[in-house]
Amino acid sequence: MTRAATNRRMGPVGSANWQAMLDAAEATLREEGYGALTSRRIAERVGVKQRLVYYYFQTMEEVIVETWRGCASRELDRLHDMASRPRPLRELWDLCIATHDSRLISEFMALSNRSEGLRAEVIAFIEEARAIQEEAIAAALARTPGACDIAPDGLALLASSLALSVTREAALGVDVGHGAVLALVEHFLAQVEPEAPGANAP
Amino acid sequence: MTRAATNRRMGPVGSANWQAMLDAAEATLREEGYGALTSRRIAERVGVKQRLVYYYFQTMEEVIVETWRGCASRELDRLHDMASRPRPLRELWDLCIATHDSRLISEFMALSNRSEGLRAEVIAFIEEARAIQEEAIAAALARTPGACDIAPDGLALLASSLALSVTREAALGVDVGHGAVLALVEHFLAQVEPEAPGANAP
DNA sequence: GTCTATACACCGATAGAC
DNA sequence: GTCTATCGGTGTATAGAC
Repeated sequence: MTRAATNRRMGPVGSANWQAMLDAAEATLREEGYGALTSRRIAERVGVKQRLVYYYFQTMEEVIVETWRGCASRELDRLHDMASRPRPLRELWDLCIATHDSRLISEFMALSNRSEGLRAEVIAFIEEARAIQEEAIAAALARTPGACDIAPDGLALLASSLALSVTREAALGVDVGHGAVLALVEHFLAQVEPEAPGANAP
Repeated sequence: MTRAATNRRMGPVGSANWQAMLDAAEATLREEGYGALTSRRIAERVGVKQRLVYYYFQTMEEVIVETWRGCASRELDRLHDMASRPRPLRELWDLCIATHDSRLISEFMALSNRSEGLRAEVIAFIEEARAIQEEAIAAALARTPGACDIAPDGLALLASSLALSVTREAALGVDVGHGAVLALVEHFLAQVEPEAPGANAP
């Protein structure tokens, strides 16, 4: 977490260049894959020389972890925001199905196989995200008793898993079973979050 | 599909060395990630010189696609095998939950973002695998009417999605919701494939 | 803060000998 | 079939000047 390993002189965390480099890293990851995520590429995108990347970051590993942190905290903010709206489950589902950049996610997944630091951050994110969803689901189910007999944590996993697979496959161009699954989710949402918020029997 | 692009002299497809190189590629991918999947690494594992890799394969892309093909056809064989057993749904589920090497899969997923050739093969595999599962599910549901009102293709997607997420998260060390979801699957399987095969009301 | 310059390793792919 | 040798390029990371 803290920074100390090299004797090298280091630039300030959070500065404009620091952030620009993380943005460049994210774009590279999204557009070119993790094989192309190099200090030279980042410098090129930002418009500076390669050396500067190592002024702001100790290693490429640090770049990767910080890039993930940026994406993850952005996503957690969105999740919190959606969870506080009138029909949180629908909002959360729409968020997951719409915002999931499945390419980017799969790059991070592969990276996390090899980076201990990233793996720890990914685990923390999953648990935090899942907790937000679980809480929203539990509240919604309490409002409509008997709607579903699956435990909220299972339902959260189910939804996350489906959203990930559906977006991933859609990006590939596969859609076997998507209609049926989306209809199923729609059916559940209609039951547990009917049109007029609060009115469970319209 | 056919081979022609370089003037270089090429070795026979399917020979012992050819296969050994694909095995080495798979092992590298699994153990070190796609960043380490290089011709030199493969040669080292097989115990030959780097040049020989380019005698058997035109490009690294070809190595990647062939490696995938090997894994995919192995998996399809297993799926076919399971689908022909007494309780196919349980066998298929157990296969997916046990055999899924989530690390390897995530490497291939990331690779497929950048390789057109691999992407096409991945799509073909998903569709073929899903068809096997769908057929088995449809047959099982026909045997136990009223057990489930989700369409077989949706159920196949649901199961694939869950198996992937559960194995992936388990590999990371996360298990939120896994108990609930596994219980749900177990409940469904008990209903649709009771202990004594063929006896639907024990 | 940003640069030039540089060490050193590894990459894909090829030519051509044996 | 398998090898030595090699090209041109890219990678991480550092030293030290301005």
